[in-house]
Amino acid sequence: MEIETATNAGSQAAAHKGRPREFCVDAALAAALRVFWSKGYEGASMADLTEAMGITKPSLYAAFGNKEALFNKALDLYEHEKLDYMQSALAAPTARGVAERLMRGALDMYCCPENPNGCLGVIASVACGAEAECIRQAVLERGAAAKRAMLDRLARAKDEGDFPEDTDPEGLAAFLMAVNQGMSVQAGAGATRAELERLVETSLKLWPGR
Amino acid sequence: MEIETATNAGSQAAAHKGRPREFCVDAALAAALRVFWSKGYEGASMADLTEAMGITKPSLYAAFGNKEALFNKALDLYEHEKLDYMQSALAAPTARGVAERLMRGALDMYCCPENPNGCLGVIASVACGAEAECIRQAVLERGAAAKRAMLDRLARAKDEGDFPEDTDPEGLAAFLMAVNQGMSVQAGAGATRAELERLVETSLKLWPGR
DNA sequence: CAATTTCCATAACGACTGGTATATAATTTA
DNA sequence: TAAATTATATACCAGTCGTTATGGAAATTG
Repeated sequence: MEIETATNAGSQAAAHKGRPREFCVDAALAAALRVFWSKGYEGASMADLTEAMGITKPSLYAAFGNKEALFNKALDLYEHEKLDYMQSALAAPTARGVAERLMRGALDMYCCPENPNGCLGVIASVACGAEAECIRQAVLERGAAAKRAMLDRLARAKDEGDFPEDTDPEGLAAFLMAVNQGMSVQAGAGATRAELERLVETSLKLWPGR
Repeated sequence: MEIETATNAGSQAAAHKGRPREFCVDAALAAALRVFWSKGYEGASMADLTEAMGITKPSLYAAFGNKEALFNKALDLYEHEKLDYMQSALAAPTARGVAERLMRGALDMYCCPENPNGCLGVIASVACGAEAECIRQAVLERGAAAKRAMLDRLARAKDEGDFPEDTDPEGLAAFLMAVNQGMSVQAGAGATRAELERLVETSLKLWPGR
């Protein structure tokens, strides 16, 4: 069931045997990501996907396996391409810098007019029926990993004296996640960039320590 | 298309003409609410609903109209029965009291083992495809009304000196909404009550003024 | 060239979707 | 009791869901 993804439609490396693929796998995957991002996993039908990707269903199945495998590959793309700001955010010198970069990074992504509104992780985890439980688990696992990374960074920040004594790093990590999730929900509900900026400014003003 | 709902299965008031209904409308509606609350609007199939309600499809259509009308009635029930803590929260004497009661009220509701996990408004607005746009609009309108009520209350609180001078009531209202939405998402993701309590405690510690 | 391999397009699969037509059962009114 | 009215149960509707079988077209390999 393994599909080789090395067919970059641009650089035809080693001449394959049979008839060559007529579409670009990467571009099709990017299109699929946009659909999942807009409609969630179950809300995205194969008809939606094939239309956006510009290919037929058999081509999709041949190139990506099935809907679930396609989603997981789109999720990888999302994480690598849209969530890269998180790594640099966690590298900020102080906890306040981390919080600021995380919130502003999310703000920029949620408000970018080229992107669907909101966070794919929130959309896919909330809008997921019981029949796609493994999809939900995969998404939740990535969210949990992100929270763990935040918590580790905030715990270090506490050791470095970034916080008052009575500060709870776990609570703050949950708080960062909540503001992010709230921004995602509000962006999906149609909030303007100005409104979300106000939320970020307020949250940063409340943020404790340096 | 109007359905009279005065058939309290207990107190048979005015004897109706034909064959009497064999199920309790209120109990069936409560069961429907649980299904929508668990699965969202589109995720809840008519088969799910009829099974949970203990009635057949024709009975459902005769009593409630159609799926959309059933959802709107369930939404009314949700608001009256599960969101009543909001009114008393807004009546707290200080802004801090308002925030505390709102967060703790949401916490209790999201963690009550009898309830599905999370907020119906968040679930239904996030997990809503284009074909059910009017459902999404109805849910978003109620959320917007709730935010407006919070904002009015916080603006009054500022006039009454509950906040430092440079506090932005609109930002704080968005902040309250975000923490609430974040709690809902995290509850849906499987967070424990202890984790959500930590989020609430942290958020309250950050809350400005009295 | 022929043989092979792989892709694309059409069409279909069974299962499920929200919504109903029909027929029968149960009750009230006259 | 007879007529009228309403609820229930079964079965069905057209449409969509994710998925796949089939048949022909296009490329590489010998």
